[in-house]
Amino acid sequence: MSSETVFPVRGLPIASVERETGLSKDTLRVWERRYGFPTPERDANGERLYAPAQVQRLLQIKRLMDRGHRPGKLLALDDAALQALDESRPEASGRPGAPPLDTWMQLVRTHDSDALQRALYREMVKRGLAGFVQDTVAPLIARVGEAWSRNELGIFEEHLFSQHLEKVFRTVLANLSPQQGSPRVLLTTLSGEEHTMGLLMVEALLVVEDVYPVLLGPQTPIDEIVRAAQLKQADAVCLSFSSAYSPALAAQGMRDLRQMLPAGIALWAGGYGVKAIRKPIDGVCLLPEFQDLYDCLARWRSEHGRQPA
Amino acid sequence: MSSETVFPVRGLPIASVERETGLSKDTLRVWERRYGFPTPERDANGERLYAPAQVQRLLQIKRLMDRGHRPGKLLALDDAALQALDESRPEASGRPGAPPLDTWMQLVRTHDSDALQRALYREMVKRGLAGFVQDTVAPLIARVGEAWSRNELGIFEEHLFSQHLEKVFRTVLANLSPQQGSPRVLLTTLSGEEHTMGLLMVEALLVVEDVYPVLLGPQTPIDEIVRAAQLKQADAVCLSFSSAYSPALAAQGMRDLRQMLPAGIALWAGGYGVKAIRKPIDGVCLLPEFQDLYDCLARWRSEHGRQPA
DNA sequence: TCAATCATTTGTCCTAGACAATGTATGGGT
DNA sequence: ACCCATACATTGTCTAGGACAAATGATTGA
Repeated sequence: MSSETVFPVRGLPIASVERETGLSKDTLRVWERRYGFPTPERDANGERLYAPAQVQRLLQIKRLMDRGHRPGKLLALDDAALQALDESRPEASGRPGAPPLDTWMQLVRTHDSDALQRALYREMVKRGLAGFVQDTVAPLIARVGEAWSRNELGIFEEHLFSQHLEKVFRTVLANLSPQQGSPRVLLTTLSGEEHTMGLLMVEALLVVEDVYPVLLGPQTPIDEIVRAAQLKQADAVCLSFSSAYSPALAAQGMRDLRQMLPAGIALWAGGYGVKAIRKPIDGVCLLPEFQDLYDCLARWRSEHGRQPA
Repeated sequence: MSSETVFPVRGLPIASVERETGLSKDTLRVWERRYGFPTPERDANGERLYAPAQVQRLLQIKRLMDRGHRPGKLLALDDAALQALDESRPEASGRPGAPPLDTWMQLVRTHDSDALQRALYREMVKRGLAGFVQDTVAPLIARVGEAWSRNELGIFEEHLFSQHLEKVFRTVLANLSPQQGSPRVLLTTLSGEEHTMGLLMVEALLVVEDVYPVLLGPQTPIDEIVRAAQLKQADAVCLSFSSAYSPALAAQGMRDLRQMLPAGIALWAGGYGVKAIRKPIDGVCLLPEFQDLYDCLARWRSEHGRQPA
């Protein structure tokens, strides 16, 4: 083995940047052409090599786009202006009675696994599952995501946090595991969406409402979703999209699925990713907020004449 | 919703085909150019529209490629030859004394969730965790993978199986959760490897050996693995590779990680993916079989003078 | 104030060429 | 018979700039 394996890469190739940022190769190239950013080096073969600092900045831009800013503006800004924008918090969405998020963030920051695990579990027991999901977990995930985009947290802390959260949900759900209930809802994500936390949160909310959930895990192709829904006699299919998923792809995927799914089976979609979808999709129920899930469920029940037990 | 669901799916756009098949847009275009397949229609705007039947065939080709066939051959074949190839079994690998795998496969095939869940849990209790992992779970995963590649099982059944397996492991591990133990082992995968089942199996094996595992979830960048190992004071980092991960990439990744990781922290690697790595890597302990994990652990303990409790 | 129209922004698709990485076959030496 | 190096074939990904439609913002009129 050659000992001169230099690790500090001069930059990441375009495919890695696509994977890291979620921005397509086409988008990266067209941004460079139109806005003059990013400005990757080239390797001996003329292929782009993105400096790590620029990848960080792309992540920051992506995050700000998710908050509603437009690419054209963001890409014209310099570092300082970008930083200023990033630090302007949208607003302290301190709902009254909400738990002190800063305390939680401190636990994440110090990666104190045991304390975090206990605290999460205690909070769930204290507030109840629904309140825990809406008032604690959802804001916390947002905060962790923001902190990560500001480089205040590393991937390590984010992963650790996710693992503990997942453990809490799995523990609770393992002891609830319903054998029946209605409607029967199939939970999954489309190919390319690998985040399962949204599915676990939705499963938790549904289980306490006496819904029978079928958790399929992430990344199911469309025709398999259709087959699964029929074989499991699902009344509805519920998809989850994270903010990383391209809204256009999500909309197209749901149109594809709606077309192949029997009309009797409802199609719901939740997660941060659907907030970016403005246009309603025919025959699809979009659930940008948790509350919408309850409304949607209630509507289904009234239409099908079934009441919760 | 209209009952006369017309099915004029003239075809899926290229982005949908990419999502469904996992073949990149570039690959789809270059196949069309080189091999004359697929042959998408064009919409009014000149954009490709793939017929559903061709998408199915692309999936079949993809499966055969995973079995080792080369695209150039497959794309030249007609439907019949492709089907014949698809149905040719590699061989039935039946170890004597193993549990009746066919019975298990039947449960997976019929997607009887409740029965499968109960059966898995019962088997774990009956055989013990280590025996369950080695003699039941590992062969079953292999069988399911094979069956999928022969198109006898769909993604749906595979996902459902994974979910139930994961549930069993999480349930068991939740009630074991150690607060101490030695060595301290960090469990994760490199970017691009998204399979977590291997990590859960290793965690299960380690926990009963009084090891303190830190589960980090999949896809951690190398510098974050290093940071995590230091902050969590890990004695070892254990990576998992599925067979889908390119052996060359895996080897390179481990060399990179070994270089950045303090010498005092061991590096282990398990999973089907390491079986394909022939050359030993300096300072890395390759564990192609489960037994190797025990050997490796015993060696670490003797070298560090610590015995299991 | 709201709705309709026009203008701009923005992501994705197109073509066709190039090349590196990987896999396979061939040759020569133990 | 085995192994290693070299030559050849295969295959995925990258490049370039042009084009266009869907989404968004601005402007006008009722």
